[in-house]
Amino acid sequence: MSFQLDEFLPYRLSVAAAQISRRFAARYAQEAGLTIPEWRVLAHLDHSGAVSVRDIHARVNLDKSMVSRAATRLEQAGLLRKDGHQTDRRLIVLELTDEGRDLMLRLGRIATQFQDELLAELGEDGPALRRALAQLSDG
Amino acid sequence: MSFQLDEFLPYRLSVAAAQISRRFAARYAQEAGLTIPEWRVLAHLDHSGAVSVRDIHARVNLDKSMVSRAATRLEQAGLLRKDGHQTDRRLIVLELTDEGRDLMLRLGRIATQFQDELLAELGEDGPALRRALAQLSDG
DNA sequence: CCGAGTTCATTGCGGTTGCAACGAATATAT
DNA sequence: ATATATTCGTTGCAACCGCAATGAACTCGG
Repeated sequence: MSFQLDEFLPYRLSVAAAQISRRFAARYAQEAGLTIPEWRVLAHLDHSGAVSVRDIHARVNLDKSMVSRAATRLEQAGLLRKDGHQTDRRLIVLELTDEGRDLMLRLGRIATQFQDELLAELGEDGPALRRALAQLSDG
Repeated sequence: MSFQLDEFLPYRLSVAAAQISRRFAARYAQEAGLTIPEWRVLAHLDHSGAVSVRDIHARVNLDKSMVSRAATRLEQAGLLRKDGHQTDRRLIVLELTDEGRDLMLRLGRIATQFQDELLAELGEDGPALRRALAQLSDG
């Protein structure tokens, strides 16, 4: 018998991820026209406080260049500030503005509600999905 | 408390999918330098026989333009043939060459082995992951 | 028939992405 | 001390992607 793409885990994973990203993007499009990298930078900053580009790059699975460009766009939109680091002048410290925090408050609610809906759809497979994704990401 | 990107399902899903795609691409890179669209087209043709661009587009979650371009590249590489449909001359029938089938035989083995390794890593969460991905893709 | 509407594959285009190169700043080794 | 190596953020570039427009082929209603 020949190979079945339909049953292939990497393929299923990729399709599901694309589908969910689309559904979620449609949700927050009403509140703000953010790209996925912008959303990730914003969300990470909201919960991490002031950190450098490199820190986000490492933690959020985004290329340095994407963090840099997303930060520039978010700065122009008035959602974050860029400051020089006190002692290490190579670093740039990113921090949300009040406006950025306000937006994340609204987006956070939308995200949480969306996730609740997903978990409801998944039923009892939800926890196993979480464990599996963690395992696959580390592998 | 503020929003936690780390725990957010769409984010975890996207990170896991990217990670697994990278791991898998590294595996088959030795056999062939294929892009992901090329791999999907090849794999689908292997198991479906001769079908049209539109058919692949519908079943494999790829934009028509990507199927078209991938098919052109695979044709130049001698892995598939493009023929006109007998009665409907709008359709283009794609079909693997012998060389293409040979390659898929090797790639199919690599893919199957890779998936077996993943399932071993996942342990008893594997079936739940499958169910969850199916649910999320349809949702 | 035949003309409006639909389906099919390709192509053009703008935006996005990842990689590599760069310059500036800092760390390290001798 | 100072030359070398490393780290950091930005930028240039080429490949890639998704969407819309195109043109060719088919369908269907009258």
